[in-house]
Amino acid sequence: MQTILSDFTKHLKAEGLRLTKERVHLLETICSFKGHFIADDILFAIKSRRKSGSRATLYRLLPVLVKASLIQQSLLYDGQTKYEVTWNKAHHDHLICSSCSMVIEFKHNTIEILQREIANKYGFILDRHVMELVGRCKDCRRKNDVSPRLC
Amino acid sequence: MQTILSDFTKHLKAEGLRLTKERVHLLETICSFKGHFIADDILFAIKSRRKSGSRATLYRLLPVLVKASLIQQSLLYDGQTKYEVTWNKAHHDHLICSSCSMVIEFKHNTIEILQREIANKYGFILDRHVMELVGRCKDCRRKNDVSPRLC
DNA sequence: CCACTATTGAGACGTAATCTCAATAATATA
DNA sequence: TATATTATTGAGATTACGTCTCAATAGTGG
Repeated sequence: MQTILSDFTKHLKAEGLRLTKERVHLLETICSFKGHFIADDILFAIKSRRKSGSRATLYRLLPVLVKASLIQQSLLYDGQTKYEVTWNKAHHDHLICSSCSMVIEFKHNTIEILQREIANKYGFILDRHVMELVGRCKDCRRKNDVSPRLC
Repeated sequence: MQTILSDFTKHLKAEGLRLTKERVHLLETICSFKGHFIADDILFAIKSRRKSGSRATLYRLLPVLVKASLIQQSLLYDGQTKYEVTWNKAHHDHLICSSCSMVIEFKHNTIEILQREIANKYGFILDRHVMELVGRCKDCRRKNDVSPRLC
């Protein structure tokens, strides 16, 4: 059976990296999150579970996990680098309300195909992409359309 | 005639912000750049043109200009927040080589239309988007495909 | 089990960006 | 135009995020 850990192990070997307790522990912690998280969420979680755990090790691991396609980065427009687990999950992109920060996940096959075509046209092989649509949701538009009160 | 300054003025008024000398000066400086630039490029430019100019003011202005769609942010995958002027320019997205950092600008009308459709489907009105395709260019792939030397 | 080498962790460090607050400038109103 | 009101500015302190260093430690292949 294929687990995130077995895929991780495979990737480490392929890259000549070692499977250490700390890396496994970090991966487990990361997998416990639902949805988006930031580096500090992980740091806080590992420090509360047991004494040890260092920022350096975490920051060294994150790009490895991204490269292994176990997690992905997203912007979500509030300045902090956010991540989410993507292993065994359907790929999706984000639609974000610039007013209330609501995030909607969506997938669009045609766009995915077109993106690959574009890359190929320029001689690239596409590894990944970031696509984030920013707009205003129905509720926030309604709120703003209310005429200003006179008092 | 419509200038970037007149659009800027309009936007400021609409947002209840004031048209100040410093803001105009910053905008002029920003307009003098070709292609991508970072916050520090602007800071350096305004400090060399005249004595004054503060980081705080610049960083306060940048999100205003983004919101007014006069500039846009891009990631371009090297850790620093990059900007480019988008006023009166054909919109484009980026294709980036993860190995040599080459950037190709492209535009794809179908994708633009689909993006707007997606937003509408979820009740959003689309203001802007970020789409960056990351892959490996032909040259970098070739370099890596060379068999490793034995010594 | 040994030798070799990658990894870890604590904290120093670097850098981008934000915050503070008194002085100043822009706008609305009389 | 003068005045009142309020946003803006700027210098520097401060924060926040991420990277680096290096000695101690832990994996790994033989």
